[in-house]
Amino acid sequence: MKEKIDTRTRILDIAEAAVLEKGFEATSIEEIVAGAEISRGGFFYHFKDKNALARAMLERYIEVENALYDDLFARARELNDDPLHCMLIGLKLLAEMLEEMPTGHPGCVIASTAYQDRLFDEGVRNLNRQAILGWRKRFRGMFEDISELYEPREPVNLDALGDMVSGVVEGGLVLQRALREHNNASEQIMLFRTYLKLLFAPR
Amino acid sequence: MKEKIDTRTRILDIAEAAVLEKGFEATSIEEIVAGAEISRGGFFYHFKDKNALARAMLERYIEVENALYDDLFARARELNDDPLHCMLIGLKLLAEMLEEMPTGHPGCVIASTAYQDRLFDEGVRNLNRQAILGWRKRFRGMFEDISELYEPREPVNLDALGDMVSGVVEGGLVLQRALREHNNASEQIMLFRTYLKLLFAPR
DNA sequence: GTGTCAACTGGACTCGCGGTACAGTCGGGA
DNA sequence: TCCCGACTGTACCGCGAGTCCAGTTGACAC
Repeated sequence: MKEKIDTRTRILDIAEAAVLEKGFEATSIEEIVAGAEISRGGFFYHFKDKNALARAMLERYIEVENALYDDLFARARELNDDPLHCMLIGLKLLAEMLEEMPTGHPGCVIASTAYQDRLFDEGVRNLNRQAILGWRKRFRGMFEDISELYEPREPVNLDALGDMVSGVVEGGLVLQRALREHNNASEQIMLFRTYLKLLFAPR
Repeated sequence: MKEKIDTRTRILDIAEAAVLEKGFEATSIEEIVAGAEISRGGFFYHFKDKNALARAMLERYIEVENALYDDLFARARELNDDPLHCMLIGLKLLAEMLEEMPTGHPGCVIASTAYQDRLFDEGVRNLNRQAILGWRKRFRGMFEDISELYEPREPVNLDALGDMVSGVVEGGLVLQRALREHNNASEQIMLFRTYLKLLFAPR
């Protein structure tokens, strides 16, 4: 009946919510400790400084995001074995997921950290980099499978095409945040989906 | 022989360079006044606070960016009257321009401000929003002209397609920053270009 | 030549926040 | 019983934003 979540996780939960809402700099340690109902000393017991917090948050975020992609495309795979259709279904699911988020999606931490750069140390920046490279690899692999069966109508660099998935999502989230609209990201994904349909259309 | 640029402009120049390099928060007023060789008092004489600086920077940045697009597509227009080819040439020019920037492009202030949100007041956020809406309108107009001559192979929302130009650029710049690579943005634009070629291909 | 005004300089001060240091408390195993 | 990990609480430092304000300097006005 231990319903008390461990403190470190609680700090991360609260910090994540706050950071996604208003950015890392704008989130003070003061309000995190208030939310988590611990003392400032308690915070620094778990994280030596704000950078350590950022690193832990990013690690967790990337893990969740990857698990989410795993799950999404696994479900897509169950619905259709063909790699192209699997990709198309996966993107549709992703778009739907983004749309269903009532608050209009957390917004990707990657972009946020990328643009605050000097605030973070090498460790954080590297994590960020590795996450994107991981997605590149994942999507590149899927596009390789696809192009074995469907010859692309125009020559494309598969790494760049893999990056485009991340890029379209990131870009969509930026637009969404800046415009205060709520479905730009999912719209952009759907547009990217029609791109793939055209690119890999059977002759 | 007055080679001294007026102080306000000098502040903006220095602030812009610093902000693009390391982000808004990480840029202190101290270093701006040092760079501009004025006193702290002098800074606050021109800008009542950091938010006013942000607003002025955004205004100037958006103006420059718009002038750049005007020029780019005017040149494209000179090379080819057809709206589709004009668009394709313009995007090519844009990609080349991004590639030629030795430091790997300033990186768009829009994304940066979008993700730091609460740091800025309503004025700054609104400027940001208006800039993106302006680009939507500009590109939507171009796509309307195109689709009058070339029926799209798949149904697309032209507003969303207009947003995709901004989104692809923004997303590409995010990747570029995070990966520490230098040509992701231009690569993404070229990929988007092949999308348009496929989408508006004559039957 | 005097006045006025914009464009500053320079210094003193407040406040919030990140970060340090460290002494003390409290509950749960060995 | 003792130890240890997980804290609490407090005092303190430095930095950067922002305020206040008194004083200087140079240009132009009359």
